[in-house]
Amino acid sequence: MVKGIKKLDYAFYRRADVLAIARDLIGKLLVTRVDQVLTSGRIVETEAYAGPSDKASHAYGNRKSTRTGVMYREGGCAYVYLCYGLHHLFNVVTNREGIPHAVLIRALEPVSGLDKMAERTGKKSGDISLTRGPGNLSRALGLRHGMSGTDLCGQDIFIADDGTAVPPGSILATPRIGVGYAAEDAALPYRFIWQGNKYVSGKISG
DNA sequence: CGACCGATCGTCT
DNA sequence: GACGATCGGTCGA
Repeated sequence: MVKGIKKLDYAFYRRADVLAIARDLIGKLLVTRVDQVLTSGRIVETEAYAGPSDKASHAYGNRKSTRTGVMYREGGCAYVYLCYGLHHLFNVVTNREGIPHAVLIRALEPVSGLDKMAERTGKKSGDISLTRGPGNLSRALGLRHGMSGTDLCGQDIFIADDGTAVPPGSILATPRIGVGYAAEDAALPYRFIWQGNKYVSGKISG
């Protein structure tokens, strides 16, 4: 591993405050090694899903199934699922066993393995949409829903701190995307973005 | 720029 | 049998 880069440990993921974890993930590096190739990107957008009481969460009301059961595991593994039949959305499972908290990674700024990302997506390595949006970044990094449950402290998928400091004032909390069905919970400020970063999904701003 | 729509299929009812 | 924690293209103002 590259000097000066620290892989996040289980203690990071097992904290009780999923909002703090979602915020803390901004600026970290998401790294995958799929097909023997390393690809990575800096996290610039996340969303917290706060368990049984959160109407936007797959685990709302403690719903549990083969797919969502991964969310109930001890924090520190991946929850990847297929959305709309074609997009693989990558989440980080947090908190302790039995508490289905998760953080959806929604956008990255590409850091390494750009050529491989381009190959996987059929785009050019400079394409802004390469890792912008949860479906796009999963394709670029080779994340598939079959990888759900993968240990985040292993070699295949992990998140690291390379010492990059994000000014607290540049992290903005907003409502989550695409969860209009969640009634009053749709308005909760559970989405965190690195304000002004061009890889943040949605409207261009900042 | 905003609104709309088709693609596509595993999962849950 | 219906429905998405999306994306990218198209169409109209």
